Amino acid sequence: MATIYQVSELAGVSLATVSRVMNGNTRVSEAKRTKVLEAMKELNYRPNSIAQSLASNCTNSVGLLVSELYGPFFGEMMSGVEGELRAAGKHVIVAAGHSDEASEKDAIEFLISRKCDALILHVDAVSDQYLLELNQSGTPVVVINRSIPGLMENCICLNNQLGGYLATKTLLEMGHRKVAYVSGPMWKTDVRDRVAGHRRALQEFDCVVPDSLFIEGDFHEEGGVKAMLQLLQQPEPFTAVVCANDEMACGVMNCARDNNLDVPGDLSVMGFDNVIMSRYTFPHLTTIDFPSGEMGRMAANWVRQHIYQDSKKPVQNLFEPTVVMRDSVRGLA
Amino acid sequence: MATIYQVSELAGVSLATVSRVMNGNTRVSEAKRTKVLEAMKELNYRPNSIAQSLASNCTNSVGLLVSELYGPFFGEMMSGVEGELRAAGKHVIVAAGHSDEASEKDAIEFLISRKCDALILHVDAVSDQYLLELNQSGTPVVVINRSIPGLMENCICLNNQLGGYLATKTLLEMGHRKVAYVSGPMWKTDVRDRVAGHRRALQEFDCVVPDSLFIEGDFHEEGGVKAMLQLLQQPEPFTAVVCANDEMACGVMNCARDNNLDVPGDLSVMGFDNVIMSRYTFPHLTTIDFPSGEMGRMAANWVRQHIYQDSKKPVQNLFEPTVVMRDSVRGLA
DNA sequence: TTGTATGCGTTATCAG
DNA sequence: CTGATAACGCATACAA
Repeated sequence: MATIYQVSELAGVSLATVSRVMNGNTRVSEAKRTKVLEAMKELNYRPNSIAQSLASNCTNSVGLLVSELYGPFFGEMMSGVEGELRAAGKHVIVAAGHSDEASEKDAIEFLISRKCDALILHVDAVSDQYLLELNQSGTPVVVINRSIPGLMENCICLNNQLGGYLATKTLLEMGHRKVAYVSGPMWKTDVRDRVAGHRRALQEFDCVVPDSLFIEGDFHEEGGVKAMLQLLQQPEPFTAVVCANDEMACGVMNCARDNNLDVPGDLSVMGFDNVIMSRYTFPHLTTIDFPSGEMGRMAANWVRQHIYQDSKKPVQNLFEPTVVMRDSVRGLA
Repeated sequence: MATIYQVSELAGVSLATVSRVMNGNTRVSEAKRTKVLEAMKELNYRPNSIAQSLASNCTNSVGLLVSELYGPFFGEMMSGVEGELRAAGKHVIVAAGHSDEASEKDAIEFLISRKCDALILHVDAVSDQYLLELNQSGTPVVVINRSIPGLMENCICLNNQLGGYLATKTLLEMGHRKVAYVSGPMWKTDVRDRVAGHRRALQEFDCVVPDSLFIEGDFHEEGGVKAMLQLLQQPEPFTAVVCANDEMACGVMNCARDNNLDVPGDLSVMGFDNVIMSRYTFPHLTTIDFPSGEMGRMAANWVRQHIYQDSKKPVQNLFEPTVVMRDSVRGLA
C-alpha cells in the first residue's frame, strides 16, 4: 500500500503538500496539486484512515448501539443512521446491547475504546446517570427514544404518550368502550408513556375499564398470544384490544382467529410501530406510525451538526406519531 | 485520557513493559506486572485501539457489507456475524450496498480505507473478477450466498438449487401439477439457481408447465401482488405457486385473498427464506428455511480461523436448506 | 505557497 | 526479564 511519503516523492513535493491537497483546507498551487493528484492515481494511493485518526484525533466513525441487529424496527433505524452518515463520509460501527445492562455497558466500552467521535444509542437497561456521565466524559452521546433529564438536547424521541393516546382515542371515537390493553414490559420508560397516553384517552372519554383488561406483555408475538388467551379467560367482555407494538398485535390477531373471532368483525385490534410486516398481515394492521428510519437519520444529523459541523439541517428532537388506518379496526354500530 | 506513558511513569517501569503486560505475550516479573496493573486501574487507563492498530497493522475490525440494513434476512445475518465476532473481541463496521454496483464498490473502498482485517460481503452487483482481485489485493474476503470459481474456500453458500428443488418437489409430491413460479430478478445468481432447482423437480416428475406460469418478480411484496395479478389474467389454470422469497409469497397470498381465492383451499403457496414474518402471516407460510443467522456466524468463524486464528470450529462452506411445513400448502386430492 | 520538524499512542526490534 | 529507540502513516504548528 502506497503511503503519503511515496506520493510526495513521485510528485516531487514535500509530504506536507500531499497532505494539504488531501485535506483541501490549505491553498496549494494548481501545478503542484495536479502533480500530486497524478502521483496518487499512479500509485493507486488510498489514505490510511487509521493513521489519519491518530494524527488528527478524529476517527470519522460513530458508534451505533441498538438492542438487536434484527427486527424491522432497528433495521429501519440503522438504515437511516447509516445512510445519513455514509453520505457525509463517516463510518458506523454497530453493536448490539440486548436490553441487558452488562451487555450494553460492555458494548459502549467497546465503542469508546475504538475512539468513535460520537455514540448513537438505543438502550434501555442502562441508567440515566450513566448516560449523563458518559456524555460528560468526552464521548458525545445522542440517545434515541428515551428522554433524559439534563440531556434533552441529545435526545431524539417519539412522543410515546401521544402515540398511546392516539391509539386508544381512535378506538374510542369509533364507539368502542370495552377496550383491552396489552402493554410492553413496564420497566421501560417508553412503555409507561404509551400506557399513560392510553389512560388519558380513556379518561377523556369518561371510560373506565376493569384491571383485568390490562395485560403486561413482552413485545413478542408469543406474548401477544398469551395475553389474548388471558383476556379470553377472564369474564369481562371487550370489543377492541390495543397493543403496545405490532408483534404482539399479530399474536393477538392470530390467537383471536384460532378462537373463531373475526378481526375486525368481532374484535378490533390496534398495533404500534407500523413495522413493515404490519402491511402484510391479514387483516392489514391498523397501527401507530413510529418513524424509526427518520429518527435514525435525525440522530445522525445531530452528530453531523454537533461533531462534524457539516450539516445545516435543523435538529428535531421530538417526533409525532400518527395513526395509520388499515383493516384491523372497525367502528361499532 | 491516560496513555501508556503515564502508566509506565506511575508504575515506575518502562513504557515497553506496560505494553508487554497488556499483550501478555512476553514474560514479565510478577512484581512489575502487578505494579502496572495497579497503575492502569488508578488512571482508569484504556488502550487507544487506533494507536494499536497503526503500530500493529491490525485493526481488530471486520467490515460487513450487506444489501440493506433493514429486512429480516439481513438482520439475522448481521446478528450472527456481530455475535460471533464480538465474542472474539472484534468490531464490525457495517455498510449497505443497495444491490448497486457503484454503491457496492464504494462501500468496499470505504471499508478498505478503514483497514478492516477482513471483509464479509453479501453483494450481488459486483463481478466475480472484482471480488477475486479484491481478495488478492491484500484484504481477505469472505462471500456469503454466492459461489465464486477460484474462491470457493472463501464462500459461505446456501444450496439454492436444492432449495428450489425442494420447494417445487414438495408441491409435486402432494399432487400438484399446475404449479406457477414467481422468481426473483434473473440477473442474480442465487435466483437462477433456485429456478434451476425448480426446473429439475418439474423434470423429475415429468411435469411440463407453460411459460405463462413463470413470472419474474422483484423480491418485494408488491412484486408478488403484480405477479399474481398477471397469473390470474392468463388462461392457464394453476393450483399452486412457488415464490422465490417470502415477501413475494405474502403479496401472492394477499392478492389471492383479494380475488376470493382461499389459501390453501383454492391455491397452495410456497415461500423461500423462512423469514421471521412468515410465522405470522395468515395462513402461516410454508417455506424453505434459509439459515441466514447461522451462515453469518459461520462467515465470522471463517474470519476468526483464517485471520485471527482464535477458533477451532471447522468451517462449513455449504448449507442445506430444509422445508418448513406450515399452513399455506395443501395436498391435492 | 511550501518545506521541516514534531507529535499522536502503541508495537516491536534491538541491546543489555 | 527489561529498557531505549525506531517505526506506523499522517496532520500540523512553525519557519522560510
